[in-house]
Amino acid sequence: MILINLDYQDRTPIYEQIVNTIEKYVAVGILKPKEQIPSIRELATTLGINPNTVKKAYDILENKKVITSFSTKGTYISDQTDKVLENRKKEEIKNLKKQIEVLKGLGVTEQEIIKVMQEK
Amino acid sequence: MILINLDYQDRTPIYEQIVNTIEKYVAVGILKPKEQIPSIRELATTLGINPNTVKKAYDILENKKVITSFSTKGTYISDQTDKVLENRKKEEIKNLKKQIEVLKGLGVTEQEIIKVMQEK
DNA sequence: TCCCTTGTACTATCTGCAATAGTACAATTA
DNA sequence: TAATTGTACTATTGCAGATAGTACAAGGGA
Repeated sequence: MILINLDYQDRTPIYEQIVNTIEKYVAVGILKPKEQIPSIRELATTLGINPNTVKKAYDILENKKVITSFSTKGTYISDQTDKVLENRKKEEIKNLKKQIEVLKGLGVTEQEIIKVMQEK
Repeated sequence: MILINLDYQDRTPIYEQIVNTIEKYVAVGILKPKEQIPSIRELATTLGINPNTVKKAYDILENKKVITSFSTKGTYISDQTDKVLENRKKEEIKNLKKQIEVLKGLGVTEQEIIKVMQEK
């Protein structure tokens, strides 16, 4: 059973939150290759949203090769998820670098940044 | 002359991009206390957008005590901007934390993150 | 005095995107 | 046979951002 937490305060659209969550779960290993995930209708019911919204999320995930859908069979995590993860990591690390540049631009030192990072 | 670069690909609304840019300029010192900034109509024309959008941005900035507006006189950077810088830093550090959470969610270790940070 | 610019304050409208609603079809499975 | 699956539409709703237009009061300069 997948646990997806929707944040309606977030500006990120629901379908994108679903994409992010599933990608994340694949990354951490909560969802494993070839594993079946809920049907569009089922997940929609669980989340209390419209099936079309889930469909949109699944379409994007399929496009990213994170999942594969089979008519009448259901939807499954891809058997090859390594490269997908690598790309995603690279993207996010790029974002991290951007954010660090912003902070340095504001005069925040590297030590401060590291400190922030470790205090969690 | 303020240089504000609008990114229409960004999901961030225009008025918010204006707020962020001016806050940043104040933080870095490009805009100094008591300095006059463009009138609503002027900035709107420069950016090729609607005056109401600029007004919205200015309202938010005034609310944050970054600027002060005087009827018939114009709009000026506040005389007290130290706190502005502090608030801005806090905001950006919050963003950093978010980004770090994203990376940890993808299974990137703390060491890796620190390494990325120092190699720049 | 007259004209221009300033901020302010409305209302109305447009636009694009997210999300919903509803229906339908073919194929598989229990 | 009945239920479930993904797929594929169209139509509609809802909302926030952005635009358009108008109006007013007040100050400054010529």
